Amino acid sequence: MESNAEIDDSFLEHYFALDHDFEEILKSIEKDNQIIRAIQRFRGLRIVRQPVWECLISYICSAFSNIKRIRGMIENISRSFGNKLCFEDKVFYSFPSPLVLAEQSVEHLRSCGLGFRAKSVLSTAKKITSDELSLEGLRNLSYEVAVKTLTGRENGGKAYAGVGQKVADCALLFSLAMLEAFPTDVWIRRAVLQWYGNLFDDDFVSRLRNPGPTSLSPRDYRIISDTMREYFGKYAGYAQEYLYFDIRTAGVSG
DNA sequence: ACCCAGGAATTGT
DNA sequence: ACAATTCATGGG
Repeated sequence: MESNAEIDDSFLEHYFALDHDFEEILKSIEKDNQIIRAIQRFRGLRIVRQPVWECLISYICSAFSNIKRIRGMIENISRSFGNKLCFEDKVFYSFPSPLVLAEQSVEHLRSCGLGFRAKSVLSTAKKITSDELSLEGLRNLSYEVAVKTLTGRENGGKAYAGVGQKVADCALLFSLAMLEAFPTDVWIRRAVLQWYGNLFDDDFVSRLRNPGPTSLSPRDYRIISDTMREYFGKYAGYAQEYLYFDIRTAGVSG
């Protein structure tokens, strides 16, 4: 959103995905008492349509970090390289375009608190600058092909640095509304092992528990994500989001 | 000081 | 292919 942003009803309807049949989505994922409980706690929680470029960079920055710090990274990037916006006496900064980010040095990006992620962000920014339509083109692809496009290789190197299966799933779910995606981070992994272990082999569950590896191998990620996608169906992404908030606030009375 | 954080890339086997 | 290691940094 650049200066003089126009926020009208159609933008809001699209951003908050009001075109989705919310009741049908919730009904279709109510497969067990665990997810029903999560839905009751967080009823109204929606999956919005974030801008795909900003969403992709945000989740590249999420690697091996925490939400508070990730938010700080995005704010630092916006304040350093975005456009200044004023709204009701308050100041905001837009998220910079791919071209603006691509012109920066890794050191400048690193100074935003990105750490080792600065290199991936810069590389991806340059990639998108040279092929701006590649992200929008994902809309026309099936989920499976879109994942391979984001995570795969082309002429020797990775298509997008810092984009593995989890980052790809987040971008496809939160910006392109591919609602069958089931991003599996450390919290979702805990929730699945804790509440849905019966969907997996016993040795698989015990292997991924204490002391759990710092990150899932690509194969284990695929096993968990695909199993849960099959279990919850074409709106598995919504189930993921409810389970995520439920496990993150476990012990907190709803 | 120690541990974890909405993982991915690299290296070694 | 698979597993082990490394990658920066800030907050609890």
